[in-house]
Amino acid sequence: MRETDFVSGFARGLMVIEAFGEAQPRLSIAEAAKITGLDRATVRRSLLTLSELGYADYDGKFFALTPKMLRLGHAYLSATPLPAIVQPYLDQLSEKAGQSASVSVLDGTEVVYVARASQRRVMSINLMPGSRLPAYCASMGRVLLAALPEVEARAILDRTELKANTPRTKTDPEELMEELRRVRAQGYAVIDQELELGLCSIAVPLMSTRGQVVAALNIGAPAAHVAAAELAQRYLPLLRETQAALRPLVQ
Amino acid sequence: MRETDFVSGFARGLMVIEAFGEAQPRLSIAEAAKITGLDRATVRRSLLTLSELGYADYDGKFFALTPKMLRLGHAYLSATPLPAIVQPYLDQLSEKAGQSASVSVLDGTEVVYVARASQRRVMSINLMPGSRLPAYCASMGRVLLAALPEVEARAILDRTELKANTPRTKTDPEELMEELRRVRAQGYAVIDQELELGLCSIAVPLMSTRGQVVAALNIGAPAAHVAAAELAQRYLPLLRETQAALRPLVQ
DNA sequence: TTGATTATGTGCGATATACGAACAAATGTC
DNA sequence: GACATTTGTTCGTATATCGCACATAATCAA
Repeated sequence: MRETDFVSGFARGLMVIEAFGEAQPRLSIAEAAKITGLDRATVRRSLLTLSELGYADYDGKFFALTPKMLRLGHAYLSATPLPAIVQPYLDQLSEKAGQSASVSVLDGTEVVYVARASQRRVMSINLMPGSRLPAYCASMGRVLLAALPEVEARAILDRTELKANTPRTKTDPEELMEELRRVRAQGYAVIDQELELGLCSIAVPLMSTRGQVVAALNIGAPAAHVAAAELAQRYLPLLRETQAALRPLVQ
Repeated sequence: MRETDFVSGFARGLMVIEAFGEAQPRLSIAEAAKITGLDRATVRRSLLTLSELGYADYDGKFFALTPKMLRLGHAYLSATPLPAIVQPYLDQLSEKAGQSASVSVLDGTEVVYVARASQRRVMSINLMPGSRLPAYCASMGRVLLAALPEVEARAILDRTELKANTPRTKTDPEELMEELRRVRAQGYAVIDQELELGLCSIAVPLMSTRGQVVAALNIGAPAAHVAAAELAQRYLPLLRETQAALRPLVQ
């Protein structure tokens, strides 16, 4: 790609959108400039553009994103066949298991939920399509990392902030790489309260007809309800069944 | 706002993103140019920019959005306190009612789901945060339109394509305005299979402490399970309860 | 109030981008 | 295979945008 095939004004605008988030629901021009590292004048133009187009509200001081912003993510969700294909299977799986079931894909160091069928909420965090979790400590993340060539998985771990969310969280890169090998060999990953105390989950990869891993499928359960050691025995047959049913439908 | 405070390259890029959708999951440069009405050279630069930034994949012929695109919608969802606040109440409501419950806001002529607790799927369409339905034939849409000044509600109806999704869909603007008055007076809206045959729903407004309507809350049920006429009797108390509980928490 | 500090708005020269057209490549048609 | 059509790419130039420097406005502490 040539230098001139890149619209930097567009790229800068996208950076400005991503500056908003949980900690920054409302941003002034100067704050957004600080977060993005862009010039204030540039950020101001981007924010005014967003406001003019209805993607943001402006009260003269602060900017806040509007629901119109969801059109952009929705453009992906509705354009991608995967969520629609897996949803009915997810609903069925969730009902049979009596637990929440989800499908996610990898984006950088994080897993992104693209579909979910939830039972009673067990986590403090509310997961929905678009939600993100660090890959290294999530069952679907382990499965997706295990599907990559080792060097790539290692590269992702190296640029992840490996923090211990709970006393059980594995944070040593070597130990994690070893775990990925185990996951690759056995074809599934089990997480025992590494993300949040009281929460276990088990995940398997979803493969395309050509055998490529395109996503991960999991079941999450409260640790009080199901011991991590029992997860495989209890849910692996259901997961395998769903995995097999989806295989010819993906890609 | 001055002319020069608008970054047209950014605005054009956003148009290109929105060109993707259910019917257009993969776009060539020429297709995207046709949909957006922009010059092919311009669209090409935007798409290559998206691809360079990892928001799109490019196989040399077609572009497709990547999961990274969900970061943009997620910037809104995580930046807005509403979804997180309402979710636990929604879960509770959904469980008590044994039906799906949702919260949405208005964006132009459509309602946008910002939170949802789903039970067994009853609709052909899969709703999730970010999903959109035409306001005129959805229960939450009726409630949100009823909360607007009549001229504004009328203006929205006038620029909506009022199509009959089912034989029961109300499509006459006058009749709809009359219905909005009824909704405003009674404080809730009931939809009887106007969006999809076999599906009924009932919605109430969610008000801020200052009495402003900021969102709508609904319960959807299969018509076979609950007759539309029974909806209010059966679910209105639960909805009112949730509405009251949320009122001090919103805004 | 004052003055210090921080945030926002604006004019301008340098640079980047859009447009239309021309060209090249691919695709479809007869 | 030749022709017509569509699509992708490149180029020159008019126009738009960037980032800087400065001007103005808001905020706050003493």
